[in-house]
Amino acid sequence: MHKKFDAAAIEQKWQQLWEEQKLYEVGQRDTNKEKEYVLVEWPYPSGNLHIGHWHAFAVPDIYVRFQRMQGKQVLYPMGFDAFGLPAENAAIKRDTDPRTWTESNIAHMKNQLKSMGNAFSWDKTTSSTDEDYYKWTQWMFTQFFENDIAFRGKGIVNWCPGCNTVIANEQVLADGTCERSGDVIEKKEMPQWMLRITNYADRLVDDLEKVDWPEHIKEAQRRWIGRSKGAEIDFKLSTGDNVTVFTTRPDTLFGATYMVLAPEHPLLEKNKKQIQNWDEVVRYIVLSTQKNEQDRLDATKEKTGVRLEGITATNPANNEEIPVFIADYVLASYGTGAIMAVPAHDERDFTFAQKYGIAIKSVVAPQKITHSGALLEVKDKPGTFLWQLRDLDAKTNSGKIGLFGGAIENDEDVLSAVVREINEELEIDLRGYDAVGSYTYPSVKSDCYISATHFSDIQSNYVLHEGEAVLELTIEELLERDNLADSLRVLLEALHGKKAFNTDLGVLHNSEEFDGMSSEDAKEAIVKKVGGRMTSTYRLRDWSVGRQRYWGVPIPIVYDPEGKPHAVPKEHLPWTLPSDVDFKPTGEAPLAKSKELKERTEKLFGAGWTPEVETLDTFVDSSWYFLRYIDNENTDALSALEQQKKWMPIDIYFGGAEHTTMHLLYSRFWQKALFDLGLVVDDEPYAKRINRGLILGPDGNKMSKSKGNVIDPDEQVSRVGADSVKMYLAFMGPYGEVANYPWDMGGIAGIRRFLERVNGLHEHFVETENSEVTKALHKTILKLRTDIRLYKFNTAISAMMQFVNLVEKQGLAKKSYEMFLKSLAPFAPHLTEELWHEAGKTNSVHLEEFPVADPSLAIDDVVTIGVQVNGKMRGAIELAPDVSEEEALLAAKGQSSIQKYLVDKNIGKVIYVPGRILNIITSD
RNA sequence: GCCUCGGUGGUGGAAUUGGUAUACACGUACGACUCAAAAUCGUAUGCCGCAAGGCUUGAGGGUUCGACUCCCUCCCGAGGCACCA
Repeated sequence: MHKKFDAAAIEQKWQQLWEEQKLYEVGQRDTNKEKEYVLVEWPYPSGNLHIGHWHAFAVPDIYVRFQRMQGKQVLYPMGFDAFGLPAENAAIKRDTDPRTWTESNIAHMKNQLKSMGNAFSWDKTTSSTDEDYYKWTQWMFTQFFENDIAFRGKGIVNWCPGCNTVIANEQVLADGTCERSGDVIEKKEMPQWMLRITNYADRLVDDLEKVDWPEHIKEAQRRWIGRSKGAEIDFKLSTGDNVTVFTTRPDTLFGATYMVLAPEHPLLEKNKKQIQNWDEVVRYIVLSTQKNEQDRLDATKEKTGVRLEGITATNPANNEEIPVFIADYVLASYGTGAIMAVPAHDERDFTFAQKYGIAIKSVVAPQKITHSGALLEVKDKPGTFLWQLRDLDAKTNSGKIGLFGGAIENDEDVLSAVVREINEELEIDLRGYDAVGSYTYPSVKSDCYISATHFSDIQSNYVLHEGEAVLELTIEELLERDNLADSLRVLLEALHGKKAFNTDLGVLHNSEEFDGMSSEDAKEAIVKKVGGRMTSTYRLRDWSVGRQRYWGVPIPIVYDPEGKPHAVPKEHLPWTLPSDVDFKPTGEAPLAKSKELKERTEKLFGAGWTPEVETLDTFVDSSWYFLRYIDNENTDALSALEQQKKWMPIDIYFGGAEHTTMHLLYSRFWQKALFDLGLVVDDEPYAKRINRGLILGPDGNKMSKSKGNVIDPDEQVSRVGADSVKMYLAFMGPYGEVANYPWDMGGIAGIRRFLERVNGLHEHFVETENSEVTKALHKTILKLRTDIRLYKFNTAISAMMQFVNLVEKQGLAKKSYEMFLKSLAPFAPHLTEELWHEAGKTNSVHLEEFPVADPSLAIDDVVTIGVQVNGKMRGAIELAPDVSEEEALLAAKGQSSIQKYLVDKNIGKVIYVPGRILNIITSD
């Protein structure tokens, strides 16, 4: 038995040598090589590496090393996103300053990162807190300011009482709490530095087409931006004012029977003399602004509102006079803060109209009702049935479910004709089937369609045919039955006025000259008639970037004595963060207390000038770090265009799912803004993105100190070594899926065991190896090459395990051993380097070319294929992959296990897929 | 409610993209070595059955010679959005 390898000794030795040899420094771009820019999210220097960092950095390193061994020049940089609240809070707790705390953390974490043994491009590192980094953050901000991308806005902002600062919309979680501190966010009105991300909304949506990202990330960004295409339409008030509304359904304009303004709408104050119930209106406005802070998120609350007495609006489509309300279900911050309400075709408008007795006027008839259902007879109208049909493709017997059968009003002849027709088509008797509930008609072969519009006057009891039983039920009783198909329930509710609105597109009626037109066509036609404008509106809000905290990039703005903001000119950048500040959070910006900052401002700009005292959101810092990496020593530009041309775009960006609608959206916006200013070469930074999942504790829960299930990577490394930790994380599952994997102590032991066996492979050397071994090696190499490119490191590792299992039994030649070491090198860089040298090599294994498989050696000369009889697996035969059908059939017949299924049978048809399957179909 | 993914042994997960389902690893059981334990090695391990054989990829149906894979309906889970007009 060979000696166990000493992971700690090997790893330390090689890490040191690699660093001395500058093995992983990239230096200047070498255009003889293809480039590969691999990006991972730079960490916040919180003090200690956790297992998530390993998952984030060590696993992609496999891909990085593979690409290097393919001869590519790979940039794999690492840096620190070091501004932010935790440093400030820690500094307060320890009575030190954030810079000291941050820098000592960076020093410590750099060592921990180096213990991973990754091929990081340390010569390209940067940190957001370096002055030569944030100088450029500030300069870009001044460029944005001068080009009206950054502006001093005002409005309602999110105030986090825990962080004592304003935060952006993206940083507020769905439950209304802060993503960082967990505190409940308060709404405050205060002036804010904003970035006009909303100007880029269309491009942020449309350019998603250009990038190779998983659909779920794209979709999350689209939904976050929330583009709605619709129209703006002007309504005239009786006071003479115009109110513009936004609607996505201009086709329903003839059904707009009232109008609603948001309680914050500016026209209210302007028209208060004409509003006869002004006191009541004011009370409602006050109430709703208070309510907004707590109940805005509650979608289920009852709708409230107040009618504006004395004011009416005119529906521009038919010139009808309609009432005007204020209601807090209309948000001031979305669209135009005013809506046309169409109760017949919108759920919210419908419930509001019912409550306040407003007319409900249908203008769009549904074309089809897409529900599954049942057979029901209408009591007062014998022979009148509701039934369900499926709209199926006659050929494939699959397709859309749809088309509701209609009631035939008391006309025996028509009814029986239709039923007959249907029965013939369906080849079943509809009446024979148990009634309410869904039923799949197996032999449907045609598409049937009967309009459902006859239903409007059904107000009756129903006769339910349930097997043999015939029951008479009221609508209420029917709706209570739990075997009623959901879709039929919806229809019945609509028929009985329980829910008499319909939001589907359809065909117009009650709409004068547009009657009979489809919703799609009517949208533009009606907008044109009333002089409206087709437009889009967005959910996305401008990005608020000012923070009332200390440890961040000072906003490089100074105010003249009139209070007008000016950008700090380039020659005064970096506009340094003053140190003479008590930064304990009070809600007031700490920089306001800096004497030095104040004096600096007056000295440079003149008496009466004052500095901006807010700092930038740290998401600003991380919006461009990948540009700095590639040109990290440039003193003339944030990142030279010629360097960008050599390295951008980022070929693959590995990161966490939590950044989907924050960092990933912000940095795309930032890139586009820079692109418009000619500062970058492309307007999308990330060609490809992979979100990874989470590593859970051994108990399957999210790791947390309170649960006591935290895995400390340093501890694991000292137990089994860095190679084992890295490989285990890669082995848990495919990397490119947002799946969460529990840490398994047994699992990591299995990986270490595998490496131990690799370490002992020299005991299995043979002069001439079995051809099966050679073949297995080449097949393994082929699989590694495809799997690594698809980030399927788990199956790549399993292929190598299978190879080791085989050669332990059969032995391998030294040449194959060396090829295998090279194949394993990206996964276990330390051990393979050690074994490589033990095998007598003097260069680094990591400078070797990744093995290339010889396809002719990877082909099997004998394969085992399955043999089926009538589609059932009955045995297997071994034969050459290219034998003829006749030979294969002969071999199959020769096997007794298969023979017995063929006794007394004629062979009708044989399906033979060489190398795959033989299927024998008997003809009797 | 809407959108996007998923659902395969006791567990993490494989499956050449329609062709022998459960690779690899963990776990478990038994055995070997050991005074003993750990470690290591060997054998077995989807389920039912003594066996022959039968069943099995969330449930049901369809297409196909053949379905984890494609189509339809339903159920369950994760993530995102949600009074967004």
